Amino acid sequence: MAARKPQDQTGRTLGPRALQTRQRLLEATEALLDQRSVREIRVVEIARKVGTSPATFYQYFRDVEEAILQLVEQAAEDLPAIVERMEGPWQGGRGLDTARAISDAFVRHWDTHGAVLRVRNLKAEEGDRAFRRVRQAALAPVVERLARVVEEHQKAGKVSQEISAWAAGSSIIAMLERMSSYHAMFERAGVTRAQLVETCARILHQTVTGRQVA
Amino acid sequence: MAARKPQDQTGRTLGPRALQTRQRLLEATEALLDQRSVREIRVVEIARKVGTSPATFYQYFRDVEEAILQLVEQAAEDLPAIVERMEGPWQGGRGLDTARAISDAFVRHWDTHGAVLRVRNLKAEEGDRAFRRVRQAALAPVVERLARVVEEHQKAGKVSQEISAWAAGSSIIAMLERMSSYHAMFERAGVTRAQLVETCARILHQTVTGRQVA
DNA sequence: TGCGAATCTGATATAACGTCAGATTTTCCG
DNA sequence: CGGAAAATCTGACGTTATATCAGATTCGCA
Repeated sequence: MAARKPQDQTGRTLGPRALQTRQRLLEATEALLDQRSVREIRVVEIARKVGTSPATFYQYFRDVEEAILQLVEQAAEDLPAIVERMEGPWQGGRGLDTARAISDAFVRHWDTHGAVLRVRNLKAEEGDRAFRRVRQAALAPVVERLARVVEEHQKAGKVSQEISAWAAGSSIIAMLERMSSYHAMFERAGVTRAQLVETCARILHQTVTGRQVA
Repeated sequence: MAARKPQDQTGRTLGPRALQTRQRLLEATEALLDQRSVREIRVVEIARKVGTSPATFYQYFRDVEEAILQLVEQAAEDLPAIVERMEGPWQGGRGLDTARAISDAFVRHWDTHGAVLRVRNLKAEEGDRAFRRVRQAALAPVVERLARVVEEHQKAGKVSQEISAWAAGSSIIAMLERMSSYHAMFERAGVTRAQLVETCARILHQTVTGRQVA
């Protein structure tokens, strides 16, 4: 469980100078990802931005995807904070607050790491094993937590037995992720971020508890 | 509104031979997109697959994205069929059937055009104008139809006024799209396609009507 | 048949990839 | 402090892809 130490391509662990270079390369990659399509990311350009040569990049990463994979892992470090919010209560009006906290946390997570998460999901959908694994690792706790809430409400007869708790959890996460990545587009269409968070929170709440709040 | 006739890069409209070549290039692009990451699509390879030269490709498309954009437009031609299903009734048990039809239609649409739609959404999220436009054109009728159903149920007091009808429609579509693109992954985790469709249908139904069906 | 239009492609300049041998910088021991 | 060894970086290069254009090829039809 200890964070693996970064290595170079020949497997040697890195000293402080190397670590710094590597981190700079990662930051440059993320910055470029914010302004260019993932299809246009060039190793040369990443290197240029750091003031180093392409050969240096290849010392630390097999290719651009590997660098992005590292960024995805760094982004995943914020997630425990989101999972914590999910431990809130689900009864009555409090449940809606819990749902709002989750919805808001997702939007914020995507505001910070959107470009990187977008590539994570792309590669995962394209079937890339490594990206699937990190996506799975990041979201499974969230999905499972939601699924458990659904199951509890199913036992209490509040939610239909025809629903698969796990599929429901996944669906909600799917919705939150995509809406988070789209919310900038909505603002242009006159839907504020707050409305979006509120709407998603209510769908989430209603789905997992079966209850509607006026 | 008439389908614009395909042109080559100098604006000339195409004869039958050219049209066939162009279509072959598009098909090769789609086939390649099914097996390689979008980051790895190469014009040379598309050309090779058709048994022609890269120069021919550039006669018809500015670059790979333009070819994909054409594929996206072709894929969008199936959509009216989905929109039709949404005209079904929303009262009582019938509502759930309508929801199921929509959910199922989405999954089928993605089964057929997944690779292309994935790129459409990627480029749209990356901010590409053209891809945003076609995505918008394809999904707006669906979103608007759902939003109208939500509004009707809000007027009848069944759905909370705190929800933004348009955001709700978008959220549901977001969920359906992503779940459709993921369903293969779920099957590995023991959730069948049928369960997925049913679960999404119920979330959709409950969200737009405020009602739950046992 | 042969001409003009339509279509295709070889050749090429430009640019990125990815590797490796060797240069440069840092560390640290005597 | 001096200098060798370890760590880190990079110039140079063979390979592959992009994107363009002039000219070759193919087609329809008078």
